[in-house]
Amino acid sequence: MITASGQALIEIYNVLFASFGPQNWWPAETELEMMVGAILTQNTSWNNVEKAIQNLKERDLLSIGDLRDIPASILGGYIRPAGYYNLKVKRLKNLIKFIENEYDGDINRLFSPDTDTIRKGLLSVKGIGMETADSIILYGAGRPLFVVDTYTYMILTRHGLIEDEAGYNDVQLFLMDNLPHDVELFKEFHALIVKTGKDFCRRRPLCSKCPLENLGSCYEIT
DNA sequence: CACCAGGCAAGTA
DNA sequence: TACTTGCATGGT
Repeated sequence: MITASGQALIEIYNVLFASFGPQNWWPAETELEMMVGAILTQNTSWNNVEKAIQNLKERDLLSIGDLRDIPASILGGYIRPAGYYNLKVKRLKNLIKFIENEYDGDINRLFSPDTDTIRKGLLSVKGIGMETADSIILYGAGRPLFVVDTYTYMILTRHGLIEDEAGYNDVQLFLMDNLPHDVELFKEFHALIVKTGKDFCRRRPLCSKCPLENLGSCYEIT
């Protein structure tokens, strides 16, 4: 049973996919690299995160043991291009500590329980909020959970699909209730939303060039 | 030059 | 509960 909202969402997805094609998210070679990137990209452009990841890769530090043992000050130097580096060193260490303490440092074990259990665990880590946790669950663990971000909220409100007052969980529930729980769909949709938001929602003159403009459901920005 | 990026936690009232 | 503020580098 496809709802009217579901049809509207699929329409948006089809337009975005036709316009921009597959975004190939998440760009990471391992699950650990994916999780590290998820923390580093918090309120930070991916371009800056790439530099930080590259620094870690060059030194072969992308393992649980190495990230556990490396002194915070040294790690801070390597991830510095990603910004907030003092904060993010702690967040990375918190995540590593969590995986070691709760899952014996085994990411496969971290990703084994049901989705809700994984989410609760990740959210218990200081520095991992809902978007970061859900990103790890979708792109890392490969579970069908829609990742919500500011652009998701922006696009869905502007097309009249959700209320302005909707919070993270409201938006996520709306998407989960109206779309098939398909991992590849969720991965691609979120990535396309972020690309669209970055390119067209930031400034008003660009909005008229947004491919979603042709749907006719987009509100005018005053 | 100003503005903002693939957020989050802690503080205030 | 509902706002506000600190965190920081690098691209446009």
